[in-house]
Amino acid sequence: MDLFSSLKSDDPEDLSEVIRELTSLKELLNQYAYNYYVLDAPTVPDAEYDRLYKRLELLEYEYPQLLDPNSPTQRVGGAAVEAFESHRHAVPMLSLKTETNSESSGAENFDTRIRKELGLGPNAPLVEYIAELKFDGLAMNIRYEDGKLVRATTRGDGEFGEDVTHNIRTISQIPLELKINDAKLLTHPVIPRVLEVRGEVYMRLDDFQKLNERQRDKILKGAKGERTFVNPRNAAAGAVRQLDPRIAAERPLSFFAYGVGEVRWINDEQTNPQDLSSIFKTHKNLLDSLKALGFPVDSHAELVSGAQGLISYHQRMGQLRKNLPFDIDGVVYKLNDTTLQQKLGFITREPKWAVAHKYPAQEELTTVLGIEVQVGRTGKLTPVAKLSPVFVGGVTVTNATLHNQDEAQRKDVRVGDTVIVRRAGDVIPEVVSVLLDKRVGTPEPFKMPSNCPVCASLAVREEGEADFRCTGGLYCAAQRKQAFLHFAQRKALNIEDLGEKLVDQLVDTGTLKTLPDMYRLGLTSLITLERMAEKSASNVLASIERSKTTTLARFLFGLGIRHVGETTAKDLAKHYGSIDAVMSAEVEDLLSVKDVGPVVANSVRTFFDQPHNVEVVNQLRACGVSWSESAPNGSGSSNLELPLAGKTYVITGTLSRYSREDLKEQLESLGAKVSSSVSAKTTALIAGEAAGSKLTKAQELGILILGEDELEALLNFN
DNA sequence: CAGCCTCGAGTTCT
DNA sequence: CTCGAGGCTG
Repeated sequence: MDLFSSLKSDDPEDLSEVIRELTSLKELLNQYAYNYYVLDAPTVPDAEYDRLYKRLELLEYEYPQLLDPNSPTQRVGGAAVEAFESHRHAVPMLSLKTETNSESSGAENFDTRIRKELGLGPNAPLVEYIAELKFDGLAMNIRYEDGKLVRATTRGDGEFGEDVTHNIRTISQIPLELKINDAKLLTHPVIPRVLEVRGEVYMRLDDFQKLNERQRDKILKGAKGERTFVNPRNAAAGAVRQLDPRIAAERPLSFFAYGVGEVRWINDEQTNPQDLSSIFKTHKNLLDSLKALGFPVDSHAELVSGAQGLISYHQRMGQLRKNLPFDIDGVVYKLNDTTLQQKLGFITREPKWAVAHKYPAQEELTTVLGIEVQVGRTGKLTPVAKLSPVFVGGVTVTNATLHNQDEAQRKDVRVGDTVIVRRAGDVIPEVVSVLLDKRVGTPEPFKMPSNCPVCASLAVREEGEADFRCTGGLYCAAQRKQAFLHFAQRKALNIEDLGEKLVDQLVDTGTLKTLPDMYRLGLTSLITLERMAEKSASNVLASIERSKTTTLARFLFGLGIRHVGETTAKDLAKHYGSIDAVMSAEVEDLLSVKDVGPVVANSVRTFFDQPHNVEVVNQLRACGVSWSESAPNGSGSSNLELPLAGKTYVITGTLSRYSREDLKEQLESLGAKVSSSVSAKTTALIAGEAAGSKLTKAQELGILILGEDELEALLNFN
């Protein structure tokens, strides 16, 4: 069985299943270890022991609430860590059924089930729910008797938990004594005889970061037994399970209350502990009461109606997720009316009136199958970790860049390692860290090869540079391929239909050697290739033909001169007006171009000092590549009278009514500058759907943010 | 010379 | 989108 893929995806909250597996793993491992260490008579191969051990570690990582201090993984030098006192919950701490179905169906399933259970027909009114965030921390039961905190217990297996009162007392957000802050919010405006508050202990992201910085400092200073934490949840779990409350106190934890266990508001009441309807009419009442008694209640909890309300909440919080100061792994839907809750009751250990609707995990464990080295257009060698496929952040990830040798060595990723993978920012997978204690044996540390893996030319690292580069230049097939793809890309000559697969074949067969070869391609040479019949071949030729009419800026960019990107190419084109002027410009002259310094100037001059590059330009022109050349515009600025002159815009997110390129052109034609990063100089940020870090930054800097409607007004007005 | 503002380059998956 | 580094500005 595959050790790493089966988790989570199936039924993440079916804890009983997990507990069964944990128990049997622990029993087996203890038995094997006894045979091995005590009897000196191993009964299974080491590999089998390792396999079971890894599986146990993985489960414990995924379900830290089930971590048993007596687990074989917790032994330090053979002795088990001292246990916490176990306590039976007065009212079992239930788990929630989990919907992982994306988008709307999870919410719809739940609403449909509820309506059916309640016997509501299609014409009955919408059902009222409370939707809350599902915090990624540890569930806790905190018991108050006559208003005083007497015990705090972890969820454990739902029936028995561990007494961690000494640590919970150090969390300042949790009152040691109940106080009535706002009697109006209370259904019973007195201090209850018994109240068990349930909620989540978690660590805020900023606190988590600070903690890890402190831990790193300690380790650097040589402190023994200190470690950094892989994520806030594990850090919180570690803090809660500290034996020494002084250490727990240094680990800043936070708390949100969202439910109750045993409640006896008045001394003599012996109400059914699982029927709260006599005390709280609705779940909203319950939350308000907790707030009134001094507990932090998350402000994102909302009263919503029907499936649509749930769906909208799920979507809105999904957007908000990355900007929250803490981790969530989903949202929770609860039937608001407690009488109806009571009517629905429970199925085994799950309430039928509530469900968790998860988002795809942002972090997962997987193993490194290998480390490959890729060669980029400029010859840069990039190590890439090949991963055992893992579903994270909504997609299946198989590759993650390690950027360069230093980065790969700093993270110390090695073949066979178990690593944590995250989809950082919005898209790009990243190896967060290696779980060192899961490393098997001693695999070789990663080292950059001394020769290019594609063309075997020497790979060198320039003084003071982070990157190794293949010295093969265009002799190197990898660089040649990238050069063609760069030339053909949309922002350059825009040759549609000329993709990676095609270029691969054309370069490998030797059909494409230099850029002008593209304009000498014939139908016959194309049809011989794989997956290329007459129809597609003529499409390709038509695209190539179309690309011949272009602009100087696109052409310059397409040549792929180092340090000359889209913007610099535009600047050069504008300044010189013709390709001949650019080609013959001396370094001192190039320096007078806006935003061109010594590095860029030298790069341009050196490029055109190579006779073969001049030859390429001439041949391309001879092949019919053309653009309208304009008079040089040495000084640059001239459009001061344009309406948006001097303004700088940044575009982010997905726009529904414009393509980004079109919008950029429109704005530029009005005299504005469109930049890629937000700074104090930015006039306004144009934000579409799902805007990410740029929106956050603009908000921090207090920069004007325009939606699509406001943008429209701006464009029409001018 | 430091610090800010940009640009260039590389990267992943559907 | 992010990182690193080139170029400009105070």
